[in-house]
Amino acid sequence: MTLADTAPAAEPQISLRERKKLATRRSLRRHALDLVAQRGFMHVTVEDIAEAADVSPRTFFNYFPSKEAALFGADPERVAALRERVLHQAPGEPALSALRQVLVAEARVVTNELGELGGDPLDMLRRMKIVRADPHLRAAQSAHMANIEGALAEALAERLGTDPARDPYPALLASVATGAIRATTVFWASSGGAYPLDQLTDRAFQALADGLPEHCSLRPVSGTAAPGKDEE
Amino acid sequence: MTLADTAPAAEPQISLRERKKLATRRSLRRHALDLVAQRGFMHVTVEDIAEAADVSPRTFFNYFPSKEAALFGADPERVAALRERVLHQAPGEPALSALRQVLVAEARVVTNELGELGGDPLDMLRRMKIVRADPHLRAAQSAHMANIEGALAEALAERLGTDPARDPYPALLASVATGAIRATTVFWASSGGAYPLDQLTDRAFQALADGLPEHCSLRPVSGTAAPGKDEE
DNA sequence: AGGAATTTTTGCGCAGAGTGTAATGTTCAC
DNA sequence: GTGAACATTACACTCTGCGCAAAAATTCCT
Repeated sequence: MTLADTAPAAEPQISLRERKKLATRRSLRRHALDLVAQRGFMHVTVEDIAEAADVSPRTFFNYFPSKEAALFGADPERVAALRERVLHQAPGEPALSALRQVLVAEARVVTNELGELGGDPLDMLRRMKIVRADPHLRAAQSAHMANIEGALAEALAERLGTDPARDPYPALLASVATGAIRATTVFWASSGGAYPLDQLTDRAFQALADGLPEHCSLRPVSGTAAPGKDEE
Repeated sequence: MTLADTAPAAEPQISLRERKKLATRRSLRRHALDLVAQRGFMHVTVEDIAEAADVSPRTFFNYFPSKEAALFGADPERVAALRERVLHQAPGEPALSALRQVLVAEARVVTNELGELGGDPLDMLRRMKIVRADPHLRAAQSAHMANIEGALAEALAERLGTDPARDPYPALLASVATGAIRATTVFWASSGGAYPLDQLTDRAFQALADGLPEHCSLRPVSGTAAPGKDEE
């Protein structure tokens, strides 16, 4: 029951074992998100999450290296994929432009995955909103993005053919880009998904390319774009 | 001995109690930095640091809320000061410009404080270099800067008179700025202080204002600027 | 289907981070 | 000097996170 409710239906090409693993992973994530949204990060123990997902506490750590990791994507192999894409996207164009394209695309993927995770996207966003408000978790998210930042910096240095020890530009670009992503994600979550994440990301990078002018339109067309939650 | 070697000499206006507190704080910091530079963050326990500084492990946590906090500035009241300065610096100018001025000034202060901390600035920078290389610590630094980022975002929103819930610009600016600071600091440390931190910061913000062009000169005059504190 | 091989889960123990509390020293103010 | 105020310490406790080996589940082979 605890597992079955998250397993979609049938994916015949994947073994039963794989399906179960995926199901427990999702179950853990979902219950973690749920409990933290209810009580706050500090008042939820790993034991609570494990109990809610109906597995042993030890199993939790077989899936996630830390309590925070269950809340964020914390994806291991995706970082490498990101690295590759940054290297090869739009070969002729400037690095900032390539970065923009890759990260906007990534924003779409993240949005979709969120939809897959839980039943109601609205509920999920509501939880995200609460989660992101916790200062401790904002710090944890920043820490999580430090990994991504490192990979981006590497990829950019390779793309630009410069030595990171001598040229701070790749690292600067990576840090600034992850900063933009962070701000965008937080805004997106705290707005309850009123604006599509990919468009917000695109606007942010537009602002970067324009030198962060004081009066720039960062929000996409204010239409009924998304869940219709927060109206404006 | 453990305390005496860090207490400068005489600051008569401060009570003995205050002097001792400051001395143990510095002692803890220094030994923490030292041990971590030697063995790596993971292989140093709080007990080790406390023992090296000749205090009880419990006392360590009276000074720092976490092991990481002993390595970074982790300053409590400075954030508030930063917030105020961002609010009132250069009233007429754009926010990015004010931010730049405040953070470049802050870079100078940080550089000076590092000099005050330990005996040999060269040794200190060597330690910083090692410390910053640890992935875990890079993550911790990012987490630490999340606090600053929040304060900056608040200050910027107030300065610009916009509602952070509706306008992502202040948060974006704050995230991007802290990103730039992070990249700059890391580069500065890993270069062993070859370039003055304040000038690196200034160049980074120049690049931001210029829209992060591909070929911008981020490094200051490549003279013999090296470790000799910061001459201009 | 039956049994072996593999993988996953789990229980147990352990080291380390971080906190509350109460007792013990140390400094300050009078 | 004496007591108040403050800092340090010991002790006990919870929680995170991991290594290890037994147990349970799943897959594969015949």
